[in-house]
Amino acid sequence: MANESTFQLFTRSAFGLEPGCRVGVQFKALATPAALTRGELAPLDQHFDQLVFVARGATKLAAHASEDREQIVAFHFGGDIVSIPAEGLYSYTLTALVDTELLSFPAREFFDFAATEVSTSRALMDRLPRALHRCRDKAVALGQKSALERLAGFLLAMSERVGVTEGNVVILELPMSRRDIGDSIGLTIETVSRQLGALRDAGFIATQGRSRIALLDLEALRKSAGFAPLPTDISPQLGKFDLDQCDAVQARLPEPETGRI
Amino acid sequence: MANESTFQLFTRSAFGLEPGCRVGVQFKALATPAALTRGELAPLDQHFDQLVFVARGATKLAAHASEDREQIVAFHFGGDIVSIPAEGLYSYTLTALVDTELLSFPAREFFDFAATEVSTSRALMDRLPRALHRCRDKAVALGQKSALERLAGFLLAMSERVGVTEGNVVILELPMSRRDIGDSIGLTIETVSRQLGALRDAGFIATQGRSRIALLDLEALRKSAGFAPLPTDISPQLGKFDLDQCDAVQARLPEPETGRI
DNA sequence: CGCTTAATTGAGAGCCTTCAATCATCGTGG
DNA sequence: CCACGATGATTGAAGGCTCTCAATTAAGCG
Repeated sequence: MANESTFQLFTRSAFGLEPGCRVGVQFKALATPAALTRGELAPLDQHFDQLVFVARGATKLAAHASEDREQIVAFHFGGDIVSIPAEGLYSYTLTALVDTELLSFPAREFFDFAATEVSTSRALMDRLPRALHRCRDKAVALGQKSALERLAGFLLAMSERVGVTEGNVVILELPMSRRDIGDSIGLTIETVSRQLGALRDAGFIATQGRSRIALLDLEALRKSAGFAPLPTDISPQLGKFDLDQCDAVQARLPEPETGRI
Repeated sequence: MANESTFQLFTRSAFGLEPGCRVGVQFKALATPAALTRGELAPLDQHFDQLVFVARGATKLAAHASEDREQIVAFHFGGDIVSIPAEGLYSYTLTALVDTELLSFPAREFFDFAATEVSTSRALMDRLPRALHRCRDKAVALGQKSALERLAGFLLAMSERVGVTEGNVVILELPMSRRDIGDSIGLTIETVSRQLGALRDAGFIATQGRSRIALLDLEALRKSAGFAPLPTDISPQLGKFDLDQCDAVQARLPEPETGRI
């Protein structure tokens, strides 16, 4: 049964737990599974915070600033845990970019159980700050960077998440539209398109169809993104997945690794 | 001794712990106290994530995007816990806005200990998501809002933090400069000044000297900030302090409460 | 193959920034 | 207590970057 395997993905890949253990059983009682098709909204209760585990697929978390302004706050892929606030200043929606399976939890009860177990607590204390730091990086981009810098940063961040390295280049198969990209980095679709053209004209990327982009020169993209040169000393690389890992503008750019642990 | 009282503030107000308890003792061994004067940088080791408890005073956490671009990611006041990332895409600095006392911890070890105690785990699972959600609200403002909206949102957020209600108006005694405000909401000091003038001309605020601002019409400011009208149903108000509570653009605007628990 | 939707491209407008000068504030020293 | 100087804030004018509006082109699907 799909729900069963989804739940096992959750306990094991997210927390390294056996599904049958105590908190595993407690979590299972809280979990609401959902299978979404491309474009579908996750059913959320706006009255309280929620935690959503994305088992398979890809999603966007969007805040609605007004009728016609939305800010995509993070993209998520399989293995991510999303923290979704209750309706506050803005209302948030989680939308599937492709067919997606997920598990929803009410945050309060989830944390109540999680706090009783050292391993889950510790795992959350890894993921939550990481999500926060990614959100900060995004805020820096939105607050300080030009259109070109944001787009280059976005592409580099995506290369970390969904990039496939083929020889010297990284191939991206983006599940999101230009509008989604624009809503994520605070630009209009036209500006996204123009800056994409600029990067293409510069020879840094190549495009193919609507969703395939090849990154031809990562170092040039790093410069375009306005990132300082790589730090001289080797900072420890934590390869693990994270809450909201994909906060759009974020790229560590180590030697391109295969990825996911 | 100052350090002793600072530490008690930490254990008690942040976590509701007695200083002598097991984790209390463990935390104490990790803690590095510091007393900063206005303008001084907190001594931070950029090689690993840190957690800083602001016991007294006010600080700004800034990311340095380049030589002359910095984004203030959050302001903090007494009782706040700040999560500071190791150097990644950007380097971060924590600066005292006024004379400030704080306690620094290496994040990893702190979390290792915290995870072993249910109450501290649970407290962090309140604070961390809250900080994340505030950062998201900030990202929305930076990505989608106009200068006027951002400034109005900033003032409303500050009213929640340092506002003193006097009859119908809220008085702000801002500890940060115009530059800090601009760096926080992604504008230049000139634009901040101009929009402040616009709000003054509209009669929504009044200014006095460099740092005192009176909010004369909260509802008008809410409109100026581009916030939707208050939600119809009463969502539960959690009055507790939070990690990075002051993520600049954020305002819940309940009945103006005296504040701090 | 044709249609619908998404993406690209162009021209003009608007908002914020940049550059520059003036003014105000506040701390300091007389 | 006041005058002064330094720093911060305000105000003005010009320019640039991104948005808006519009038209065209391309992509993907039936």
